[in-house]
Amino acid sequence: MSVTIKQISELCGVSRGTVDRVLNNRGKVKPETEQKVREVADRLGYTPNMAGKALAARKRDLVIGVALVAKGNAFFDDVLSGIRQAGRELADYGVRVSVHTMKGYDVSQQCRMIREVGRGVHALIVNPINDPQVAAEIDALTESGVCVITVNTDIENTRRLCYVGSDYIRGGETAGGMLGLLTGGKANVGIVTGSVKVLGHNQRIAGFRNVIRRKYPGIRVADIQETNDDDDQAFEMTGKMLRIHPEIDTIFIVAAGVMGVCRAVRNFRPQSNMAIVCFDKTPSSEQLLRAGMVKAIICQQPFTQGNKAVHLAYDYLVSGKKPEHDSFFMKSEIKIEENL
Amino acid sequence: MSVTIKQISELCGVSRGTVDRVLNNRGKVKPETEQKVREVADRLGYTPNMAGKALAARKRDLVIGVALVAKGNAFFDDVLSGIRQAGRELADYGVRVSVHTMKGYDVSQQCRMIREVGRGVHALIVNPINDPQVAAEIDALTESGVCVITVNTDIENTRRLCYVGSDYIRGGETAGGMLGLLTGGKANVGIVTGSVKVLGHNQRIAGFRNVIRRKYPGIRVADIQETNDDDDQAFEMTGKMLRIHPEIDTIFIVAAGVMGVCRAVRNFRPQSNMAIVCFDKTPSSEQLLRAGMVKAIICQQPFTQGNKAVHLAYDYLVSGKKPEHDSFFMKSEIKIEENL
DNA sequence: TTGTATGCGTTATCAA
DNA sequence: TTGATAACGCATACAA
Repeated sequence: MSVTIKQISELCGVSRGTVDRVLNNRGKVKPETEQKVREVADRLGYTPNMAGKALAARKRDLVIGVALVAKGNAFFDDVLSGIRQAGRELADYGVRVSVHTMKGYDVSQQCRMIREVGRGVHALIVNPINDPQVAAEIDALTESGVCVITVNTDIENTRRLCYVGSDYIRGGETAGGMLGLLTGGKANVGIVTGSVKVLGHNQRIAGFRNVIRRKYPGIRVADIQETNDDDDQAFEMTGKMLRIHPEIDTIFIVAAGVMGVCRAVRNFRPQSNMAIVCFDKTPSSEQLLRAGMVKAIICQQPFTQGNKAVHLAYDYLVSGKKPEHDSFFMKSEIKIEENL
Repeated sequence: MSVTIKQISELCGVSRGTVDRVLNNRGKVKPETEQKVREVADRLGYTPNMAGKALAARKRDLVIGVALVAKGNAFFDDVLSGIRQAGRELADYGVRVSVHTMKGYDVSQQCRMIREVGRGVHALIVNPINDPQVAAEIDALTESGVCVITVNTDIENTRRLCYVGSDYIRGGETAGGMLGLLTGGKANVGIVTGSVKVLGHNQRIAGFRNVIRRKYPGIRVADIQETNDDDDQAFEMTGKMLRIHPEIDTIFIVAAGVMGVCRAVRNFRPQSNMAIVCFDKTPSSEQLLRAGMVKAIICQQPFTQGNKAVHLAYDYLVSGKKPEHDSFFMKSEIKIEENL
């Protein structure tokens, strides 16, 4: 059986209250008493019991807030499922999870949301726009004692507790490796990205280039186009690309707009059997995979992202445990029709 | 805030003890009292608090036993990691996990192990040989109040609580889909299986055949050989197969013996770039993937298998919660060098 | 600076 | 058949 505060208090000849004050650094303990308590606790290898902590935490009414840019983006449905499930898992352990979502990547709107959700919450989970204003908002929250965890996308130069989400470079490498296998190492690739201003998209392209440079010298990148994650733009830009580059026989879709790209391919290369690889399972990408248009989807464990972020927040709030890593990277999962 | 036994007892004008007796079917309650308590509990939507249960469970010293045929089989290293991690996760919640392993698929030896580990344990996790004697042993244990969960491989016609493990048909389909993509749908496949007597191996082959019949008519199965999961036999049988069937350009490895197969390929087809797909990440399969010999490994979440089995046992012991499903199937994960 | 008492929700024991 | 009480481990308000 493991060691309890009560045992320590008895061995030291002090009360449980005193042991608690020492082990939780609440002060107001005579140095020599503290010394003694610490020594005994270390010697017995004391670790606090989570069930006891959880039960006691109920009286504090802890709240974990979630503020996600997620509306109108099917990818986040699974992230939210993971968050909600974690809320259910932890409901009995002294915390409540309060979920808020918004639409569109607008800096001042996100700042407002962080401020509003952050008030009256002990931890905040957010997918931040990588912007100094947002960073300032996060630091202000941290300053006021609210712990902040970033999910899906990270932000630089802040005091957020940790990041939980995709390893974008790894994802790009996986896409590159998969396209290498699909094409036998000979291909002319058209890359369709979301925006050259989004770090994650660029990292995916960098990872992709790494792999084809090292392993598949027979693969050439013929062109890169931007879609701004919009299906109509994706249709237009892909069409243009295919007209200009008749040699393109392979498409690497870095971000959203998958349906638009595939419509363009169907229009301008009706008989071809192009190798197309994209990211993230959504109803539309799934349908295109089943139709044989898309050959593989690279996924990033959206459910796990959400679930893990909440659990890390919980551990920090209830046990004071800092996460073991600064960043928790999800696996790059390869989905084909058979293992969808 | 959620409903507690105390609240129910106050509303009913009885003691908490009585409410506990009703809700946990301990008997010794007057029918009309029981009636009333149940009615109130239902109306308020009572759900027991897990943290409270966990704390109280400490006094019972619950033990979850694990009896795995795992020695000398690298695949089970990750399963055991998942089990041990679950043990650590649950250590604070009133259960202990006791792990035992053995080597070799011998029925009477496994029966003995189940009997021995089963004594003095409240739940047992086991990867059973699909044999009537083992089934009898499992049912005897169930009869004596020990709940049994099968992991990795299931057994028919028993009263085990549930199964956690691979969906072998799905795994075979994934391998088929992957080989279809790798070969462009034209290939002569040599299948190297473990044993035609092992259900899981046959199911993988069935899944594989399903997919190539439906989606890849250009893929032919040239031959099937057995290795008994032994590298030396794998080397020998693969060599024989390659000599007899010079048209083979693709190999589907169903079970262990991956290293033996690849040695044979290197020997008898030194210059070829065969498409080889196998199952389960082990140090040797991983090395062969990195060397470019193996093109893809199909995995079955070994860590999650072990972890989940323990958690299901815990939920059953502490909360009396029967699992939601009869079988929990793992995902078929496709691993290539880039997302290993 | 330290100790005591109480509560978190559930369960086991003992007395009535 | 029922109720009262203590215990599980931790946290905290309050008393000393």
